[in-house]
Amino acid sequence: MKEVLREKVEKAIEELYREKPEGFKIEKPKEEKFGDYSTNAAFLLAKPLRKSPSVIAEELSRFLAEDSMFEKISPERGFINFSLSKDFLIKELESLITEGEDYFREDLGKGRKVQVEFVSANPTGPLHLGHGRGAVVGDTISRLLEFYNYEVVREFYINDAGRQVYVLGVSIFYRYLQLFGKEREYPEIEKLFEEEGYKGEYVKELAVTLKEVLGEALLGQSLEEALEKLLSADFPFELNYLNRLEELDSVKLCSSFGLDAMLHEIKRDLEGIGIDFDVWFSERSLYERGLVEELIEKLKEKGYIYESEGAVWLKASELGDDKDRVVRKSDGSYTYFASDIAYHYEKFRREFDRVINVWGADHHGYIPRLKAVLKALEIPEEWLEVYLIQMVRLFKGGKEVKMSKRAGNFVTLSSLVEEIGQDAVRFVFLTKRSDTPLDVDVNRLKEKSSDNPVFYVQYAHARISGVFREYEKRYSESVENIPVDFLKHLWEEAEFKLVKKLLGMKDELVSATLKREPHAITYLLIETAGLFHNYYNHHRILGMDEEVMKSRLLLLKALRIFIKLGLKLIGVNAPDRM
RNA sequence: GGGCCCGUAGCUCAGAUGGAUAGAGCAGGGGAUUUCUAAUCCCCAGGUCGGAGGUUCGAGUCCUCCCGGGCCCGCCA
Repeated sequence: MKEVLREKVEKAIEELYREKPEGFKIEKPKEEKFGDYSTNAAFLLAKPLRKSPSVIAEELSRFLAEDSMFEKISPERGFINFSLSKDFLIKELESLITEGEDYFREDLGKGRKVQVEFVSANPTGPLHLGHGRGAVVGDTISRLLEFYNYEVVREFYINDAGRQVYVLGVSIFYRYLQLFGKEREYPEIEKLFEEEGYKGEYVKELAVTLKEVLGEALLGQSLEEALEKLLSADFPFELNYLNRLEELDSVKLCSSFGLDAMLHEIKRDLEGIGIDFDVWFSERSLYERGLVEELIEKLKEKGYIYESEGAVWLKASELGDDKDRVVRKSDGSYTYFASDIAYHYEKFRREFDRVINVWGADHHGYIPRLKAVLKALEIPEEWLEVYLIQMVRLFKGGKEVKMSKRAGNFVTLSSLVEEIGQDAVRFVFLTKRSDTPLDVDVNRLKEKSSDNPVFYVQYAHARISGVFREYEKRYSESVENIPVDFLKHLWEEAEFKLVKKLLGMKDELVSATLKREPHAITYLLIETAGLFHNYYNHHRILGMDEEVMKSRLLLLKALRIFIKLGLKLIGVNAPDRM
């Protein structure tokens, strides 16, 4: 809508003044008396034309008034205010109803390839609420991009190479030893576990499983037998890591088994909120293919690598970061940053036009160093977008449910899904801008009332469907068969207010997509649902004169198209009855 | 000490590249149901946009400083 207006204004300016002003705005005035849209174009023309804004506004208004799109154009103190004509609005509404959700679609992406990397949680424990929020944000960004014709790849980066995976193995092995009362016989294992081990219940459960399948096999020297037993046992998941185990050692055996088990659990948790990744990218594979070394070599050739104190450093400070960063430690092992360099170069090689990372906010310090690498590799900075997700706190009846990582108990994503359901979880994670902390009140989300925004929106959809059902029952005719021609019988102010809001949603959706602000969708939905409930409470539909009834049914149909689309874009169901 | 984010109604939060009298939901007060779903709606009240300067026709929005809160600042991931 704004684009259409912009073109008209531009054209008028060109014909009247032969000027091409840039950066003028088309906006929705807050007050109705200023019309449906307005522009500040006259202000910007005042200087080059050496005329007062109000004179320019008047001249432009007179020129544009011919257009049948407008009911009225009024210049006011330099602003130009547009009111859309009913004919125009009805014609647009007609297209909305005939085209369905495609009405809102636009070819923003032109098929360009975008990768969205999100969650990427360490496979050393179950997903918690923060991961869940990142998952929903990443998935919703993906859905929005897909809707606008981008080719999206959803990717999960598996940190299966570093020390954390080893610590997972130690933790499982330690718990396993405990089951036999033998932990004292392995002092290094015990020490490492006490200091850094994963202490959650799930580790104990894995140990119990190992005991059930293997008996004492991991205690003695019968590791080959243990591996064989595990591989031939019946698990609900594949043993990809265990199958590729190179070095036979109890901790590594435990960590490989743990990886397989945790990844399976993570996938299941994500499925529980309707998220499916296209690519599960293994960090380890970067090392196996020699990419990490290759990239460090590449950076070295460009002169950005040096050695000091036995470690290998990137001259990040020359590239916009505040200090230099270690890529290879003095003990010869690589930092997480090193594989990240390789990973992002790998993304670049895969020819994505754009790469979007959704990270936990605690990673914000990594952005400058990653951008530094891009600069060194001569990859344009805009190629990589990073969005940060702030933490989620859980409240029950006004009291915070604390989570403590050290004690190993945290609120898992799956437990929240179990409690309030997939729809509520997805919705609530989008009720705030993602870079600010979010408080989730479980009790409120279980309520079935207008206090609960999920129900409020879904109910609007169900209510419209209910009206349609009743119409079909009473008149033995489907709403689908009502000709759009009946729209011309809409006449009430309230109805046109709704229509304008609805048509404006096209701009709003585009803006939410370009700004990568998935939370905006929930606000748009709540607003639309509110307008509908309001309208519904003041206007009868069934039983009115045929013309009025059918025009209103069509209006409801248009509303339902948008609500359904909005819900689809955030991955929430649109029920026909509740 | 340095960096990032934040500070808007009692509470939770919206406010696109600066635009006209700053919005919504909850909580509080008052009302609406012979109905197509009251799982809903309407009205009222509530504000020095943390503070002070600056930029300009115009600042919640941009700049500087200060106050307050969160997160980060490792040869951890």
